Amino acid sequence: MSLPKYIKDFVNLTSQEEEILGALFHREEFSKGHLLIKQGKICRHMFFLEKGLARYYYYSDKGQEITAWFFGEYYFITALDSFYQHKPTNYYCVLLEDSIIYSIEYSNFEEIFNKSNNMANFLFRTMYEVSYKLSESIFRFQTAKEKYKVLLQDFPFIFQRVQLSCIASYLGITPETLSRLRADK
Amino acid sequence: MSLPKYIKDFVNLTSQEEEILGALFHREEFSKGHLLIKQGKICRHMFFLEKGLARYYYYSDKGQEITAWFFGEYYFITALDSFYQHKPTNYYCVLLEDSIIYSIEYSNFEEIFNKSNNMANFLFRTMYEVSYKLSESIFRFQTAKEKYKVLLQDFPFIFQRVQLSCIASYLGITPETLSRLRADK
DNA sequence: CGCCGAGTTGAACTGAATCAAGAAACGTGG
DNA sequence: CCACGTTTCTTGATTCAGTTCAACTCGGCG
Repeated sequence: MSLPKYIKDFVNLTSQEEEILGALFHREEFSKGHLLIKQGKICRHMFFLEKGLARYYYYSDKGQEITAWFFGEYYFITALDSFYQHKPTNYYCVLLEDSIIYSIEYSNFEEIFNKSNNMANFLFRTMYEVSYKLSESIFRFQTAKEKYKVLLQDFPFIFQRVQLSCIASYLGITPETLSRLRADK
Repeated sequence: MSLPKYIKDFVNLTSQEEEILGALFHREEFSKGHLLIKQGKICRHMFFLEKGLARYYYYSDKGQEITAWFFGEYYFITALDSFYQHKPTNYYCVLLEDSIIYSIEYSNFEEIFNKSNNMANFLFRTMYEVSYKLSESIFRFQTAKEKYKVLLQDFPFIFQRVQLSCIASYLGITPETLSRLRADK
């Protein structure tokens, strides 16, 4: 589903608004392995995933790769502090599959906000809700098994499409432990 | 610092916009222990903390009280999914100190979005950034000591103002472990 | 003065990490 | 299409951080 189509499922767009969307978002295909966001660089774009899968991750102080989240279809992706404050980000975002991506530059994104309350409101809700969900996925006080079960229940598609070491780094457990959990059941 | 004053530090407000703010936000004082958000109820307001401290928490499946975050001065607080989708929330939010709170009803909040791009943009940024930070405070792969140190460094005021059992439930460790960490250093 | 909740301390137990080695899956070139 | 090397996943043994449970200390307050 394309971006304008996706948005129209939630709010009515005037033809003028649709035109703005088409003009300011740039649709492109990227192949697996492409980096949307790079540590040390300023993230100047907001992305929307029409098709594909992305992994958002960073390196801990100890040099450990930690997966913050997986982004699937119809997610908006950006390194927000970098995007807004024009400063380098600490995150990476890599495509795990060949993907179709809409991207918009910072200044054009601002323009949408200024030109259409309608779309501003939609974007606000959508992106905030995503980041809210992200923040809820805090697995404090959960055992490895519990975290595993929650992920399996809420996002089963991740197990089909992502390699186990990434899932482990998302759950905050070692690949070995994840392997044992899978065997158990 | 009052809400209009706080906002004016970031964006210029027309006198008309200031009037809207004053008319739609309701300023009130509440005492320690007051519940802003209640599990099972629909959260119909967005709050802004002019002064005070709040704890946002929920109960796990195992009935364990888990602190998701502490909100200090100049934070916007709401149970977002509940606020937007008008469905009951799973969260509680309790005041840990006597507080001064601005609150706004859902429909009035929408009105701000529709009436002022300027404020919409500000609210978008502010609230998104807050929730973004929240989501970053995921302590995966960190030992108890590391988590403790991070909190101590980034939010020292919490240790002055919040009782230890709450801090432990935020860090995802038992009060006993927190006590031992404090003794260690 | 004695109660009560908050915080500390101690000892035993356990879930998950670590380290190490083996099996399976995958891809590339002959 | 098979052979080989590389990567991913599994399995096992050991170790340790943090939980649990229980007892004790401390300070505030009726």
